[in-house]
Amino acid sequence: MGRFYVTTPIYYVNDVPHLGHAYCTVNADAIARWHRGLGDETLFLTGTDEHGTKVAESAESHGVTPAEWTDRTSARFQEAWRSLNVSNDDFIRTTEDRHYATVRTFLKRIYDNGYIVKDTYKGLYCVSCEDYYTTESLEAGLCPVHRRAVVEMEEDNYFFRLSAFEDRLIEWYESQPDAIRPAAKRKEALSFIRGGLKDVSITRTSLSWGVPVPWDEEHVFYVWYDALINYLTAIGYGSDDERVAEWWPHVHHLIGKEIIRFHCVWWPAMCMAAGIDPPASIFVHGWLLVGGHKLSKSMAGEEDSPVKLTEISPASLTEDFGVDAVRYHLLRDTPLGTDGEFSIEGLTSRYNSDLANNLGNLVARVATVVGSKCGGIGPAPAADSPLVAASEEAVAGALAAWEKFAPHEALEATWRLIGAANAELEATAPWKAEPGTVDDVLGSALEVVRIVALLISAAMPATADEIWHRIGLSGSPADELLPDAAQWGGYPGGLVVTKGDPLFPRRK
RNA sequence: GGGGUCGUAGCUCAGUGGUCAGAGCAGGGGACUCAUAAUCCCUCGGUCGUGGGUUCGAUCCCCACCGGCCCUACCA
Repeated sequence: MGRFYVTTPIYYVNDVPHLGHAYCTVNADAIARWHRGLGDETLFLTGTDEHGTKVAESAESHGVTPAEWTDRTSARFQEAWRSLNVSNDDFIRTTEDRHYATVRTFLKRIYDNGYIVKDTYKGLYCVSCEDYYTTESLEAGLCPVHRRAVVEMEEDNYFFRLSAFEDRLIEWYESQPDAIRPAAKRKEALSFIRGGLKDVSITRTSLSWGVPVPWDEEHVFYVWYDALINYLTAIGYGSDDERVAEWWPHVHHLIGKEIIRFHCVWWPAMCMAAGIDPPASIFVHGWLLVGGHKLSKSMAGEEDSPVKLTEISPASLTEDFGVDAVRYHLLRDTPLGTDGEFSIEGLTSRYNSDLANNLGNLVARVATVVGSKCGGIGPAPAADSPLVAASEEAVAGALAAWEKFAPHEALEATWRLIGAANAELEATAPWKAEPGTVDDVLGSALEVVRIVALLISAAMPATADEIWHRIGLSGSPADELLPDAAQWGGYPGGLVVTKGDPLFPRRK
C-alpha cells in the first residue's frame, strides 16, 4: 500500500467533450479505482484549461465575458465525467484562485532562479489573427487563415531558458528509463531533445485572458505555461509544502501522444528550473481513430461523410449501450500506448460476445441452476475445484496488467477466467445432476462470479456491485481490499442468490 | 525536409533471430439445453507492406521504397 496520484490532461474548454477525452479519462478512472482497491491512498485529478486567445474570442463572439463562457463550457466536461461514472477526487479549473496563486509562485521561483529572461520576439505577424506565424506555416507567403500579408513584428516577451536544460534533461532520461512510457514515446521525446532546444516565449501582452506575470503585470503567461502547473496546484504547491512532498513523488501523468513535447520536454525542465523533481511517471496513450464510413448513419450526420472521432459524443453512446458497456469497450479494445480503431460495429460485437454471451450469461445460468438445484441458496466453493488455478491466474494477470497501465490485459485475464467457468459448467453439467450432489461445482462457479466482480469493479463499478448483490453479498466489491479479497474461498455460502434481468441484453 | 511510429489471418490486434507464426470476433462442422438462440469442443483461414542486404537461418536486425498517423517550438 502506498500513494498513487494520477492525472489526465486538463481539457481545453473550447472543445466539446468527445470520445477521445472519454478514452483518456475512463482509463485514468479505472486505474485510480484499481489503486483504491489495492488500498493505496489515491488522488485522481482532471479538469479544464481555460485561458488563451481562442477562449477569449469565443466568449466575445457569444457576447459573454470569458469567465461566464468558461463556467458554461467547463460544466460540460464535469457533466460528461459524471455520466461516465468517473471518480475524480478533484476537478481543477485554471481560472481558479488557487491556480493563479500556484502559477505565480512557481514561475516566480523560476524567474528568481534566473531561468526566465526578457528578450525580443521577432516574427511574422498577422494583424487579423493577432498572432505570429512561422515561415513554413504560411501559404504562398500569406496568413493561412485570413489570406493577407503578414508583417515583421517584434515584441518584448519573457522567455523560458529551455536551452539551458538540454543536458539535464538527457541525464534525467538516462537515469529514469521508465519515467516515460511506452519506450517508443520516450525515444521520440529524447530524439527531440537531442536535436537541440530553443528558448520559448512564455508571456503575452496581446491579450489579458491569462495569469498575470507577478513581476510585470503588463504580461500574462502563455496558456500552456500556466496549464501544466495545474498538476502542482491540485496538491497545494506554494501553500502546503507537506502535501506536495507527500504526493508529488507518486504522480502519474496520463497524456495523449500529441502533447508529448509539452509534458516530456517543457514540463520536466520547468520542474527542474523551479527546483523540484520532474514528474515521476508519464504514460503516453495513442489515439482512437475512425476509419471512414464505419459508423451508423444516425451518428454520421451527413449520409456519406466520414465521421471524426471528435464528433462522437460519449453521452450518445452511453444512452445507447449503457455506461459500463462503453467503459468496458474503451478499456478493453484499445491498449494504452497504441492507436486503435473505433467503430460502432466493434462496440456492438464486443458487447454481445464479451458482456452478453460470456459475463452476463454466466451470471444468469449460475443463478438459474442454483435456483433449481440448491433452492436458491448459494453453496460454498470447493477448495479443490479445477477453477482455483484459473482464478489465481486471473488475479495475478490483472495485478500485473494494471500495474503497467494495461487495462486491456487485465480484462483479458479476467475473461479467461469467465471462459474457464463456462467450460467447467459444460464439463460437469450440474443441471442434469441430482440436487445435493452439485454443491461443490455451483459453489465454485459462484466463487468465480464473486472474484470476477472484484476484478471488474475498477472497469465497471455498477455492474460489479449488481453482481455482488445478486450472489447475496452485502456492501460493494469496491470496498474490499485487493488482492486478498480475491483469494479463492471468499464466498461463504448460505446466501440467497437472485437471478434478475439480463445484465447485458443481447443486441442486434 | 527532419524526428518518431505503424503496415501480421475477412475484422481488431498479439508475438519471437531458428521446430508446423498466435488470440478474440466473424465463417464451417459437431455436442449440449442450465442460460440472454447463450455455452462447450473441433475446424477453415496468413507469400508476417514492397525490394534489397547481414546471417547457416529473418516476420522479427540493417538499407531503400510505398502507404497511414503523430510532432516539427509558441497551436489546444
